[in-house]
Amino acid sequence: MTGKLGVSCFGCQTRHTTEWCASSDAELTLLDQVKAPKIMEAGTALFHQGDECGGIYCLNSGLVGIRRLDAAGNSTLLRLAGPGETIGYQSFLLGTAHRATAEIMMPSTVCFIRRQTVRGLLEQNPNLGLRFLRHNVKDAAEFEERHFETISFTVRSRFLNLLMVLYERFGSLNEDGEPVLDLPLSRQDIAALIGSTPETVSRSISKVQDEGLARFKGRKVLLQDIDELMRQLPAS
Amino acid sequence: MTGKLGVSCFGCQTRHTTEWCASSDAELTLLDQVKAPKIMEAGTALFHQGDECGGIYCLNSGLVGIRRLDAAGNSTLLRLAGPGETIGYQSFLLGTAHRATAEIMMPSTVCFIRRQTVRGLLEQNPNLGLRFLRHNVKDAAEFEERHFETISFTVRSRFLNLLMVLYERFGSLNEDGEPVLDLPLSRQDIAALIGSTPETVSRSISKVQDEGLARFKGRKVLLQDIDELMRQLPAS
DNA sequence: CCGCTGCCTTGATAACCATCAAGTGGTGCA
DNA sequence: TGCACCACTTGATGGTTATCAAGGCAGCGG
Repeated sequence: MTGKLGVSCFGCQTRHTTEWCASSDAELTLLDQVKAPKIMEAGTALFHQGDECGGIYCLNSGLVGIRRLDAAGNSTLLRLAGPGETIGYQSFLLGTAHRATAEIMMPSTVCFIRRQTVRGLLEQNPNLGLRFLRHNVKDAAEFEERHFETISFTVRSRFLNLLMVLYERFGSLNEDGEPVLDLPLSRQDIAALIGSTPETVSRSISKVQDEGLARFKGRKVLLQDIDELMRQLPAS
Repeated sequence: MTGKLGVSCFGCQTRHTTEWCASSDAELTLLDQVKAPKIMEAGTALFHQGDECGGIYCLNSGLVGIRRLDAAGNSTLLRLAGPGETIGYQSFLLGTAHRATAEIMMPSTVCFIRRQTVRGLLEQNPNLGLRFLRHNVKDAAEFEERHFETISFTVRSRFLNLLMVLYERFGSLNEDGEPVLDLPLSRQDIAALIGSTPETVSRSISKVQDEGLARFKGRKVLLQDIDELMRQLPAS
């Protein structure tokens, strides 16, 4: 039983890294039947801040940004979610409206699972809940980490850190074998992620460029001296 | 069946606000038998960063500080845990060593529950896991919030915010009916919590004092103009 | 009583960074 | 082609805050 887009839970590349890895075949079959896999374009949204939580989303491929509106109405990027991540389960579990907007940042394949279905699965399979729990504990630890980082390190360090994280996720080698990266984020969003402003990010970029560590052209990055970049990361 | 110190789960004031509120009488009886309630003095530790996780701790009364060592070996206060909070469950769930130190900040009554016992309870009662999950989702949301706060507000705002939070927890009225507060934290720890330095905290204190909003004498605080203090809090 | 130690305060300085403002460059559209 | 719009860059400035350094003030043991 395959989803409309040829996306079956059984063949899902990311399943084994997600909450669903402990699910039985019967449960996966059920999931396959009720889920709604969709290909979504960058710029669209899975849900908006304030929306009722109708279910959860499982990201098969692509990239999703979690945004929040501040008092002034500006939307601030809080974090990124990649393939294998389940999105929106917090609101589902708390039974509240979504506290953030989930925006597609790169063309993505997403599976939607309705609230009732998840509820049923959770009741049937206690392990599923535990897996969500572990996942969330990790998320929380990451936030703790980032909080710590923001306090203790300069914008430059945080920027380099993000750059290397993005390289690990989206980097590749060009035809000359040099490490390159296509940033999936605007300067504004980079700034939000590291707790800074677009101007300061831009200045950091110029500096890193002047030092010959990397070359930036729009969202294309050529990592000239990746060893030195790594070396300059804050001690993890 | 009462614990050695007269601390029974049945009579626990905080039980209804914790993970354990969904536990059956039988389970509570079991807990009462196996848990190890202890009164601990300020300055002692529940566990240290790097320790094997032997079980989880339930704080009945008092205050616990979660600390982490940075690269330089300084210990940084990350957050506070109050009555009703379960401590150390993250490492338990992830099966890792403790990533932080839990230090008693005020004389506290703490119940210890061994790993095996928790494991058994979790397997028996799926709801318990869900409750932990909800709790953790809230924790993560709080970190998200604080991260956001640290980025967007000045040290002064963050300090006032902490001051009012502490007042809600530990404040009282003196014989003249004035709101007073006994800070359970050193300047150093206050600084860490709001992502600043002792010096800057001290300056903030002086400023607030000059403005006639509050008077500080060591760790004793007299909140002279509590309304104005509230008014100056960042919009929640 | 003295000196010691740890915590807190105060002062001077400079770095870092946000903010405001103006300019650049690319892309789409008429 | 030219215009407009957008994201990005660069410049100038000032504010906030970290850092270094010195002094005050309690508690403690001798």
